Amino acid sequence: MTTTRIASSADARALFIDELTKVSRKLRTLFDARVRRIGLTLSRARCLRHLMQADRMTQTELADALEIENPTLVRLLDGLEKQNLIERCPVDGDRRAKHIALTAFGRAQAEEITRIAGEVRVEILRDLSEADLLASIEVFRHIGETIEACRADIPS
Amino acid sequence: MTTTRIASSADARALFIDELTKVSRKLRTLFDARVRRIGLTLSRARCLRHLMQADRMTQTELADALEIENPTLVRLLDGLEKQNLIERCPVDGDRRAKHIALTAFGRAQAEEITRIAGEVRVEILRDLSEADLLASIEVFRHIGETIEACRADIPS
DNA sequence: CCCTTATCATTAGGGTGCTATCTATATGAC
DNA sequence: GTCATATAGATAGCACCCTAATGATAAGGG
Repeated sequence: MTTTRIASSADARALFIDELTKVSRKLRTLFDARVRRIGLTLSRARCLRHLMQADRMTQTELADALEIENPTLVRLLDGLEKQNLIERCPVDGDRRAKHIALTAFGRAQAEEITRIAGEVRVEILRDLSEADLLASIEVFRHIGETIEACRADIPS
Repeated sequence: MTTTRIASSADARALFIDELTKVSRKLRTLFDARVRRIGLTLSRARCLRHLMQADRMTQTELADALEIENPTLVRLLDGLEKQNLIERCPVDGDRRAKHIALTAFGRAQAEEITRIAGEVRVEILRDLSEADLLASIEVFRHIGETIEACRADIPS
């Protein structure tokens, strides 16, 4: 009993990481399955949603918003372009950059994605209190900040 | 002010998903960077840790424990075998199956991984109370169960 | 003006995840 | 014993994410 209590703080930490990892993967898989029904993937859907909120971003800005690297975005956009969901447009005054614009079809799909996302959120979080959600959000943010601070330490 | 409060429940849900996704990715990236220092990746490290806890599992058992599909594990093991971290051993009485065993080097690396994982957990979760951790764990588990129930609904 | 440096996008290549499909072996019904 | 079915592992092909290096254009210092 005593040992259990003494060890429990370390256990709680390990368990927290485990359960966070698991629930995150499940969430990802669920969203992915839902958007697949309309011919998309999670990453592509995420990209379209960001574009709906702020159209005409450059690729660098979009990669930053999506928290992925630029080369990853390039191929994501290649796929979205093939599906006629987005267009790469030249930028006035900077021939290096390209603005990413939703096509009409892209905009329609983005609206559908928003609907699906809202639906899934309600299904998944239906019977959690707002207090629980807010408390967890605070925990997430705190950990996020701690990790950012950690990363700054890395010498190489 | 009023609108903010009225919308806050839906906002809290969206924010919860967003922050969960973000912190999960950051955690993944951090672990990955740390184990990379000893020539590993997060997935390989996870695999070695499971093998340390229960050596001599078959690939199917291991895939199940890691919550990945068998083909994914096959390639993971191919890589681990090339690094001389594991061995595929024949199983008495079933020529289809193979037991996965850690090499001496694999065991040493697994111990190092355990050390690193503990270190990272403490760094990241240092100033969160056990109550916060436990509350979040409960939230994660609840959502996990809800998602499992959802998946059962899917007709296709 | 010219040359160095910085920035935007791309390509190349490795690692991880999935589904669908294959081969080899084991098991059970007849 | 033989054939159908199930199971273990491997293979192929697609999607996504990363780092490193490249090419083109911009911007700034001499």
